[in-house]
Amino acid sequence: MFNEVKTHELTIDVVVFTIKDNKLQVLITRRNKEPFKGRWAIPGGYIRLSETLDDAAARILKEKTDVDDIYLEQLYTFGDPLRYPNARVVTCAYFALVKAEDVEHIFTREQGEDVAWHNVYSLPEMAFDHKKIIEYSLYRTRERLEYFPISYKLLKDKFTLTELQRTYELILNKPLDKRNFRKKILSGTMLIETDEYTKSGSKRPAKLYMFDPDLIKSKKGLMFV
Amino acid sequence: MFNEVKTHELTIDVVVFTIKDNKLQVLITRRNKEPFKGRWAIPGGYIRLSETLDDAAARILKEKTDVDDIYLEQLYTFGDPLRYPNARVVTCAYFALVKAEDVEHIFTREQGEDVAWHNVYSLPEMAFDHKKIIEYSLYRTRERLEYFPISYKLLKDKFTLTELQRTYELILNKPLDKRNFRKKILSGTMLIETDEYTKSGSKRPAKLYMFDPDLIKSKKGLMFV
DNA sequence: TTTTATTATCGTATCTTAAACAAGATAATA
DNA sequence: TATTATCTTGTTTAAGATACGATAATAAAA
Repeated sequence: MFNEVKTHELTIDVVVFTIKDNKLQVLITRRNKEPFKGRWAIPGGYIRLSETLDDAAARILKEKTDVDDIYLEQLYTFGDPLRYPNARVVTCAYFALVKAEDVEHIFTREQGEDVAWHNVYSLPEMAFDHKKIIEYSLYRTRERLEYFPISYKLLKDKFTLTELQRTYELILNKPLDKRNFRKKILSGTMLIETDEYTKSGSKRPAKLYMFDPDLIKSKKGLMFV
Repeated sequence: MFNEVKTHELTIDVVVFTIKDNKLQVLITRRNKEPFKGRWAIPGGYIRLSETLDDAAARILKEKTDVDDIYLEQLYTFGDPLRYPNARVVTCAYFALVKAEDVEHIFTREQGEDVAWHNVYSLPEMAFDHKKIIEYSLYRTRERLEYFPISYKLLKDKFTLTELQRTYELILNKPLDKRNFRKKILSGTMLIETDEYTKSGSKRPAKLYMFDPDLIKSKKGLMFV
């Protein structure tokens, strides 16, 4: 079926992270054709001749999740001849961060859909080299987190410091000291304090913060690509 | 000539750095065909169906420089539809560090060859998006330098601390304090002190150091890919 | 109303790391 | 022997990271 392939194919695959049910989750889809039919995979697709790689990744993501305002970054290009059985498919992998509130329409695995969120720390068997791609995405996200406030892309526009800390803890997969976290975050200038509080539940209300949109724009200049 | 292209082509381009004549230099070749005939470009080529992307980059580099023991890392994949005139050519860019002593057979630009070393801080007009690729390679090299002793790949096996500091200064493009540099480098464990000295010139001899090969091996584990 | 439980908020002491900075030691040469 | 150029070394200060304990605000329970 895949014999006698004369040339490479180039695809895009996208690792999509969100925080849902207090877990860092990744979007996976069940393959409905060979190879690896029935196995879970990350969303992917082909590049149109008129679009950039970034545009292709954004389009593929929008087709699956219907979200626009996302953090999307090229990760790495995987081209091992053995990564795809009986064909030479090179894939340019991206990773993305999306807000949970924007993807509530994507159901959970239990409901038997072929699109699901899954805890990144207990992945099922994955097709191709997709487990490796997800692990590298996580690694890169951690790297980014040290220099760049990407975590706001996982949160609602207004959030408490505890919620922000929780995103850090889920990404880094380790607990952080509350006081030191606040000191560090507030010593920077990326947060603006609102005069609103969580009116929600029991217990003491927490102040809501926003990321400074101007600062986020200027920081983007720091990233080379 | 390039009309009616139906599919993408995928190429490899390699930015090769070395330190030569006390300058950080990059390997460029003069194009002998369209597009951009006569313009300088970085070495590149096609990927064979049986080889990994890393292997392809290493092969292309060896064809141009005839060196094997190099630092080679995938940089980024550039796929803007407009980057290549009248065709859709996506390129997976790599960058490499080679020792000057290994590439002495590659002549300098003055001799009219179509392969030349050129100071990375004063590049000529380049074909395609190659200037951008070189600049990003430099940026990435600086990033790597902070965490990982890649600079040894630019040096002879045994070197003085002053020589090592000079490679840092050329890559970072700024002077460093001698005492702080030594303190920082020696506080790590990557260097082993030999009992040899530069017997060379006038003035006080300097002790020769080597990178610890075991440590370099173990540090490699820190890099994800 | 008082008590209790829970979360939010604030501060200080300590250690580590980065930055700034000057003088003596060694070998060749004159 | 004096000169010269390079190699080598240590201290002080500031800033940032880490560890750790106490208080304030609120809602629910008593």
